[in-house]
Amino acid sequence: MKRIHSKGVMELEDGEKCMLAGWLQEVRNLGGIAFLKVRDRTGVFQVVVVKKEVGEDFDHIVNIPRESVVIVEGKKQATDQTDFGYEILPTSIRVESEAGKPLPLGVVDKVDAEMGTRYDNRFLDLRKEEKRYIFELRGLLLGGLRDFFLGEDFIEINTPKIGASGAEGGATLFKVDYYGKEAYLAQSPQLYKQILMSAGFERVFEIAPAYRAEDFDTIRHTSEFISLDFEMSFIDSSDDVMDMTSYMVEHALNYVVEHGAEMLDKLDVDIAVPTHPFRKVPHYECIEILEDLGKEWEDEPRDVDTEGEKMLGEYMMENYDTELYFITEFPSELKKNTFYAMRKDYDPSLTTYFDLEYKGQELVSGGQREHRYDVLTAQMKELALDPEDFQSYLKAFKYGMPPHGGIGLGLDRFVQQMLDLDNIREGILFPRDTSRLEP
RNA sequence: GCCCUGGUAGUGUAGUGGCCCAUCAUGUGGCCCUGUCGAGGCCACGACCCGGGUUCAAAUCCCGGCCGGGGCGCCA
Repeated sequence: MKRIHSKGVMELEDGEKCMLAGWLQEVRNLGGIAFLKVRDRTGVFQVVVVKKEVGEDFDHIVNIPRESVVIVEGKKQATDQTDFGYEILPTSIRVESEAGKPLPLGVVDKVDAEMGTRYDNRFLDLRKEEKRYIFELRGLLLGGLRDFFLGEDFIEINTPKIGASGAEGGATLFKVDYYGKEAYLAQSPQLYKQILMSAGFERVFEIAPAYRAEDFDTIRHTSEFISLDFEMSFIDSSDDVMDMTSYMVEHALNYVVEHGAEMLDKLDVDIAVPTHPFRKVPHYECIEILEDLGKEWEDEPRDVDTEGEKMLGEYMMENYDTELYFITEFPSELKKNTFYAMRKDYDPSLTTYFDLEYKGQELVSGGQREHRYDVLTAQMKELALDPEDFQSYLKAFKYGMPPHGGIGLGLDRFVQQMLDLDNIREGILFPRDTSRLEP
């Protein structure tokens, strides 16, 4: 007999034979009758075991440990005595894999577990329906993003994650031993995306891990994260990049709402899908807003720090009812490490760079890149970087490089903000941070 | 890197010097119960992160270590 899911039982006739399988969530033994709750990917079904009918097997059945994998054959019985509308009268219950006792983490216990316990036993943690929904929705978000890029004629690319040097300075790179040579894990596909602009690909995107060896310990950073990057050629200005970004976010969120409504409902998440164009607020104006709100700075130049981001997020919500907005025209002084950022012609103290903020948190960073070889190398020297060290990158600028720009988006942050998760790790199956390296 | 905070049964907690051979819940084991839906009732089991120190007395105070959680810097 072919196995069906709990959801599929609805379609069976009353009394029809079927086979189901899953994890034994709990046993309610009432003495003469017992109810087994078995969970599969689509939900939970109930198996009724009557002592008078199964005889001495009864004791064996009600003693199967919770979370064991069981295979149940039987027939559907319609009933109005359960929320499911049916239950299974079994002809056989086979324990395919018995769970040990006690569980290191209860899947349906009434007590919560701490994060450390949960992540040490992530396979059990993920058996909880609401945890799986997070990843189903994350998958939909990825689907929506890919759907958008295909529609916009982007090429999906894969660039190396091991290389000889990093995109921007060396302080935050993980060093690896590469056949005896010193190598680093990629912190960004930035330089490769740009090289592909020179190659004439015109529009590329990549969804891949990026690594930052920073010593951060926050609810919005991990050492390994999924970076969504796109790059496009022949733009007039960073406005083209912002337009593409806001259409992308709008499309992806729509996609999630369209395909994941039921799960969003169960997670009690209401996604407010924004519409293009998103509001653009120049950096200096953000500072003014924060000054008006009474923020004080200890250091100069004044920047939108974490506290400022949160204040700004609330301000934008209250005044413009928007969760997504760009902070534009970042001062060159604040983008010092970003040597490839194009500056404004009319005012080199400003860059064409922007951030996209989502509910008071940075989600995207991007802008127009400097494609003029001379200007680019001059900006490198300003930073005391030696162009000689970047020859394989710079070469691409010497033989025909179109004007271009793009962004990097933190996918895990997107998931976090979209679903209002307390911690970025909640949206990552097996997060890597300063202390966690397994599972 | 700086700052704050925590580590008590499998899980989550109470306990801030003697009232603690440690509270409660959940779990696990046993018994009762033929319609459970966080089932219920009765009984039992199970723990003070590690190492020093202070004290008549330490889960509790001090020092060091190890391991978490959070904030900031920074960033996606």
